[in-house]
Amino acid sequence: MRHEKVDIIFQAAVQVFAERGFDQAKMDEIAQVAGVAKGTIYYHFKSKEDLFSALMNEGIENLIDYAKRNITLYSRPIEQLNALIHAHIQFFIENKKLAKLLLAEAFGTKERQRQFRRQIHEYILLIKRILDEGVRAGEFSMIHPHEMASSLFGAASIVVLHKIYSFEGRERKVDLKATVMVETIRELVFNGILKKE
Amino acid sequence: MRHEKVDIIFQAAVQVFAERGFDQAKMDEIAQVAGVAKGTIYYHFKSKEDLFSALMNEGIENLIDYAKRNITLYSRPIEQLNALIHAHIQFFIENKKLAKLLLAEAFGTKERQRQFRRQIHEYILLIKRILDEGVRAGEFSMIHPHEMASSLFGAASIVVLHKIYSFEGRERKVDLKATVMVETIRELVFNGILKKE
Amino acid sequence: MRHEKVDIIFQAAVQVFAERGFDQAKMDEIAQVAGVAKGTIYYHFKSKEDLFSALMNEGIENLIDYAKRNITLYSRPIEQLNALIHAHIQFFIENKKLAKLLLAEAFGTKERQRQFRRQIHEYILLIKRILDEGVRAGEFSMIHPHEMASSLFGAASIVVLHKIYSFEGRERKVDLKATVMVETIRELVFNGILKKE
Amino acid sequence: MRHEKVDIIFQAAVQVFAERGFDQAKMDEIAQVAGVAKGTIYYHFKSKEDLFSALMNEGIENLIDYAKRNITLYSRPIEQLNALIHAHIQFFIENKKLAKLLLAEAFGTKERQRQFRRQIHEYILLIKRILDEGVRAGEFSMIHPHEMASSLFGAASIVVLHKIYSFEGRERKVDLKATVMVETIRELVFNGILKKE
DNA sequence: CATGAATGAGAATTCATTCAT
DNA sequence: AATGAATGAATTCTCATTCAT
Repeated sequence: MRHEKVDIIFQAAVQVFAERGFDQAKMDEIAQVAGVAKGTIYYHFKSKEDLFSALMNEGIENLIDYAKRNITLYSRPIEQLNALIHAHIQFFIENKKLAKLLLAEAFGTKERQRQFRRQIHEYILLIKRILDEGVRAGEFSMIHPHEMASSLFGAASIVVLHKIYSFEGRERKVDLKATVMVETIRELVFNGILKKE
Repeated sequence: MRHEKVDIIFQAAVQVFAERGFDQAKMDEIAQVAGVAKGTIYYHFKSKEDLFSALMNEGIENLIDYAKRNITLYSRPIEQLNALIHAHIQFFIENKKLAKLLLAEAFGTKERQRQFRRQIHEYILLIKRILDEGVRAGEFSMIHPHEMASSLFGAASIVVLHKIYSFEGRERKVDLKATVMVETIRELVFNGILKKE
Repeated sequence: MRHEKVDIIFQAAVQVFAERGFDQAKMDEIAQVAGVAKGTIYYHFKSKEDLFSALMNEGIENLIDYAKRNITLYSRPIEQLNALIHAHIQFFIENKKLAKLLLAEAFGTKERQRQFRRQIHEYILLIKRILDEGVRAGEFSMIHPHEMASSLFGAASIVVLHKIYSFEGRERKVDLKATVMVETIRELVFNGILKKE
Repeated sequence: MRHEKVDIIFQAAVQVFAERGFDQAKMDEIAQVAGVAKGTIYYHFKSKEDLFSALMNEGIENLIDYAKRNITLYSRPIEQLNALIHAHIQFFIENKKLAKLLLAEAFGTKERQRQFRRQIHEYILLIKRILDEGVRAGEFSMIHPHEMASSLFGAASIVVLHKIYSFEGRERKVDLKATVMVETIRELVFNGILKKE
């Protein structure tokens, strides 16, 4: 069981980082939101970078775990990909703040950002493995599996992000539903958009 | 004709902002790269935000113009979408720095970021209009055109970004080719990945 | 008998203070080196200042005691001064860390530093008393005994310090020998440097 | 001609550093004493260390220059040493603050402190060269010229420092006279303290 | 006696912006 | 038009000290 204060700080940090981005997030605000003294954060985390990295690592790991857990329920690649699409979108909806951070902070040349990309790359490889397996099993067909994997990641991620932001600022907190987006990605992936007669 | 110095500053600013991101970019460095005094930047631009916004607006407008120019060469939606996919990927490859900024700075709650998203939204609507037209013309078929449009935007954007970063740090400057990525997105969009017997 | 923990803390404190100086020494490091919890130090010492003062007081007292012990073995002032020179240099060599602290922390306007200077002054008076006695006994001759005493203190202290630092950083721990330095100070004090024909 | 503000900052820095020592000196106070904004100091100096080093380098160089200027007025080693003793003491009296800093900050393992010691070492070599020359010319006689040189440096430095501090805190600003101290060091160096019949 | 998590008052440093020249 | 020295508000991080267990 992690120390109680660490959890409180984590919660506050996710919120503030997601609201402001890494650079605009102030340790003062995180401390205030967490209801602890600033020094307490530094007692548990070496630096702002350290806190942020811990946060993101845990977030991406959760995403990967969640995806894996859903994939392993099925054996056929087509079902696995189906499950992954749903898991991905569901996770982004349930972790809107992390989703924002993931895309907003994945670019740049800082070591921490390289580390995120390494983890995201790992996730994309997870997708690619399903695609490869599907090709081997004669279920899928594609010219460039690796590019296809990152395209899927992009499609499923941006469709949620775009929706999150288009609903932002609305008075009533809208309860984002996965259905429409899951349908769209599945249709795209399994069918394409060309009309079949 | 824009003032000569303004162009020099623009060039320097794109480079520095792309390398560092908005917050980590220093006006000092931009001035140094541009070879002008810091005061000169402030003579031409009200503030850092102002410079950055001018930059991004121009960038996104260029993207939209480029896409439109390519689309209007064709009349059938399927050809138009084909052209857009190529234009999008080609533009991102030729404007790597802008591409990074586009995704890295599109998220956040600052007014400037809202402005970017508005422009990106406009671009996505451009895609959606092609999709709608295709549906109307009986060429395309899809349940949620708007979500499909943002998915396409995401797929085509992230596949390039992911490739840019995976080649980063390599010894030899790799000359990114559009072909593989264009093929992938077209295959995804027009065919899906299911094997047809 | 002093409490065991107090001794452990003392040892650690000498080391850390000597390595870093008062301001740069961290209570955390002292605790770590001592292998006790930080709170334990505060259980035994009121404050960092308190710990440091206790340390230095004991150190200077040891120096004075050691000098006195050596002096009282002799009755003639010339022999006593001889003994003091050797004792001083020997003590500094054997207590390099204290020697550094003594000179580095003797200056400044803090109360603790005034206290050190008072003790050093006492030590210099010890020297002066030997000189006065020598003059009275017709063995020594000098115009300003007090200034001569502090000069001797300076000569004997700096010659050792300078040697300690010139050997610092060397690969092999050099075993500093007192002989050369004792010879030098005795020659200076009893003979001066002018060549006698 | 150095920039005016730099000089003002230098003056303020000497004062504050001498009063408080490196670690206790606050950039805030230096800025306030100098009557400039804190940022102005950082516009001219990279860091607190940088400012301090610039200060000390200049100080030690002044000492060395002053000594050299006085030495070169004479040709015989005995006269040169005579001149150096007077110059050293005179300089320390006229630059009390620098004198304090010199001894208080010469010890420690920081790079800056190593740099000071390197410069002080150079000064001691200046003394040694006079001693060597004197030996060669048949005027001086000593077993260990290098140790003798650092002993002289110590004697002449500490006698002044000790006097400075013994007068500190007095109501009336005492005007320290060099005579007594110069006499003492000369007597020590040229004669020793043994009574000649 | 001993502990170590928590604190919060500072301190160094940064950097967008201004403005006199 | 252009400059660059000067500014000071803002921010990260440090660390001696406290205190509940």
